[in-house]
Amino acid sequence: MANPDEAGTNEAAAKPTPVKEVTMKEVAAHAGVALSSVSRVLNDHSDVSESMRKQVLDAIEAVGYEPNLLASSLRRGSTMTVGFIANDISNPLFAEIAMGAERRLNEAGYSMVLTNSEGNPERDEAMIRLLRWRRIDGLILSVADEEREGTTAELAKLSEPVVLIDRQVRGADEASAVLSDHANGMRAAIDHLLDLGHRRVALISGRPGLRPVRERVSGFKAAFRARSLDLPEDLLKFDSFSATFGQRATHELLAADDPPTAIVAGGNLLLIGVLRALQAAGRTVGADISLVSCDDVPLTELHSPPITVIDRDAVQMGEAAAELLLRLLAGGEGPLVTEIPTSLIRRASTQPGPAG
Amino acid sequence: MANPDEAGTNEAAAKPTPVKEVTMKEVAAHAGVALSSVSRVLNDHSDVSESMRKQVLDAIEAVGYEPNLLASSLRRGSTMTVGFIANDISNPLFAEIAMGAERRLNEAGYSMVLTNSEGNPERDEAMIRLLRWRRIDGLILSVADEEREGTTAELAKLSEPVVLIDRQVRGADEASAVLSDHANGMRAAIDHLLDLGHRRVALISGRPGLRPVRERVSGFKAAFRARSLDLPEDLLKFDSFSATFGQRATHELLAADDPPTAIVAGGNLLLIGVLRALQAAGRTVGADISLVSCDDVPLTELHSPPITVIDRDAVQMGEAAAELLLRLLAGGEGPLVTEIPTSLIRRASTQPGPAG
DNA sequence: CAGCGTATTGGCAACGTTTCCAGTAACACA
DNA sequence: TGTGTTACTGGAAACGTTGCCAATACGCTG
Repeated sequence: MANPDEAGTNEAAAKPTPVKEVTMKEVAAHAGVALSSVSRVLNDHSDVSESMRKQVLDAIEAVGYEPNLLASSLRRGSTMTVGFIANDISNPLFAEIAMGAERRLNEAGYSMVLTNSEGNPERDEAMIRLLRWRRIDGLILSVADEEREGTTAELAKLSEPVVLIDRQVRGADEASAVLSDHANGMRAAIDHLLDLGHRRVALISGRPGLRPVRERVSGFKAAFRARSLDLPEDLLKFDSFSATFGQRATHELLAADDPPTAIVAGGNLLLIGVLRALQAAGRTVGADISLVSCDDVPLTELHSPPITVIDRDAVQMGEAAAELLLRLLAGGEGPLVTEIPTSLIRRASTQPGPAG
Repeated sequence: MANPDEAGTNEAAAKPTPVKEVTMKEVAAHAGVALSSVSRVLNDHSDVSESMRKQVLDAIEAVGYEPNLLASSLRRGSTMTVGFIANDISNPLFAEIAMGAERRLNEAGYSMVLTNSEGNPERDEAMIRLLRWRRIDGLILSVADEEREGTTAELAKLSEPVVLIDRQVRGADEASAVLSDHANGMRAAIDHLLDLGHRRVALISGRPGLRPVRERVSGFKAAFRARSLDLPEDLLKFDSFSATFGQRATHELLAADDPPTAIVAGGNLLLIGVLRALQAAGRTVGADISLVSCDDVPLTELHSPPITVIDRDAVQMGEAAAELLLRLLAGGEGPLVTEIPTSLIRRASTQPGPAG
């Protein structure tokens, strides 16, 4: 089985593509010069005579030579490739981050290998290992679980620079990262709701194992504490960032004895679930219950009524991550950290509450 | 120089990372066996004695060896890497396609290099060339311009298998592809609108240079022709797939002498623009004007009223593309084509029209 | 005891680059 | 004429694998 070639054994044996690659050797032969001279021309090396340059370039044209970046990487020890591990590429937020990162990396001549951990820490580990074996020059990632031993172990084995996106890995304070300022964003959102007279404010979010959640909770608490109000502990729901959890949590909250008058959804997928549940329960956003979400997506702007959000620039986050990585790749000393601001966009989904 | 270990000798000389990689050679030395034996163990080759296997495995553990996939690729002639060129990763639709493809490829042991042409044909070309130089084993792409000479030329130089996503490249009927059945989807949508009594139906879309547009237009025309109705030529607007064009086109349509009673938006970004324009003009979707969009995104489901869409499974498209590519990589004979069905999801945005 | 298959192992030449080092020619200068 | 310098060029050894081929040892048969 080690030889899948056997398949085609029968006489026909139309070898698929026995075309020998055109290498620098052929170029050298055609130009009548040494291999090393071809290499020098290709790499714009120090001293190459004009005649030599022309000779070689003509030969390259003539034989149709194309560089083999694989061989080049092996020899040079640099692949000009960066890994990107996302939790969920299909989430438009991550897609924007990936886009920003790819754009910047590409400008600098790097390619990006994209993998999706699908929120599975084991896949995180496997992907880090694979990328290391592939000899990537650097890594951008948003680990699925910050506490996971295995992940940090795999990362530790990586001698290339790493930039985390919205994550802080335990014990690795020295890690470079792009962090968004969720705490202040949430603080502003809760202040806004409290100003409107809401007291029973619910928060639906993923688990506090991830930095964004911890930060948001801290902003949430800070807002209540600042006004000496009791935290509505019973209204804090943590599980996954999925639409199904958003729906379930909302359903439960609405059915409770003392339901919330405002809900904060901690992500665009959660929001979908929240809206479904509210719709199913016949509640009107804004009038019956106030709503805030995190991250501005088309839905929040175009919903009726438009939904108040804590916004941040995802593309910029990706660009910033690439930028930091490039600096590290250029020999910069880490750790480098970029903080991305958040801002509250007030819309009609937040209306005066009972005490307002 | 043959012994870079010497390097550290002189006092200062703080070489950044003079850590010599652990190679199979070290493993072999530590285990007291030949290099080739280590290779055989690692590749589960034919005959390797139990004792040898254990010896080598122990040595690998002991010296902390990690394979160098770069060297392996060079030698084997296969990188286990597939390229993916998207027009716009930040578009949730492409993001889902990319996710589907990545998942399937990963299962099969392949990694995916993602690049974004941003709708620029020149970048398409440059990316194809770069990926070719990187010796990818296969390519999945959705070219920005099907007619572009340069792109087809670059593709022709690629001897590895290619799978197109929703594209047909001129003169390359032999190309493998995943195609969605836009024509029938649009046909069903227009039939639906005509059934409701609409006659002035507008279509806002990108340029007919791309297959999805051509297919949709053909479905659109077919529906009118089937009822011997005249095509509302003045209501067909083609430009880009952007939100700004959606907004502009809608604005113009509404301001015309004989405005449409129904609008079909040819994509999720266009829809955003359409909704903005309708909102700005104070028109209520459903009551004042019927609306159909392409591709089911959270916005269409949760809008008030929910928006009728021509749906297709984007993740499935990505998976199908990967599947075809894997078949080709396994030596399958092309061209392979998978058609992805579309279906009309009727929602409250389509209401009886003037003649209904 | 010679001969021979079987099972396993070692040696070595690739894969396509880059880069160090040494060599050459031309030229100026003494 | 000899010497040194400059400006290039060629040769060959890496980079870390894989896979072919030959070599070895062993156990058995004739």
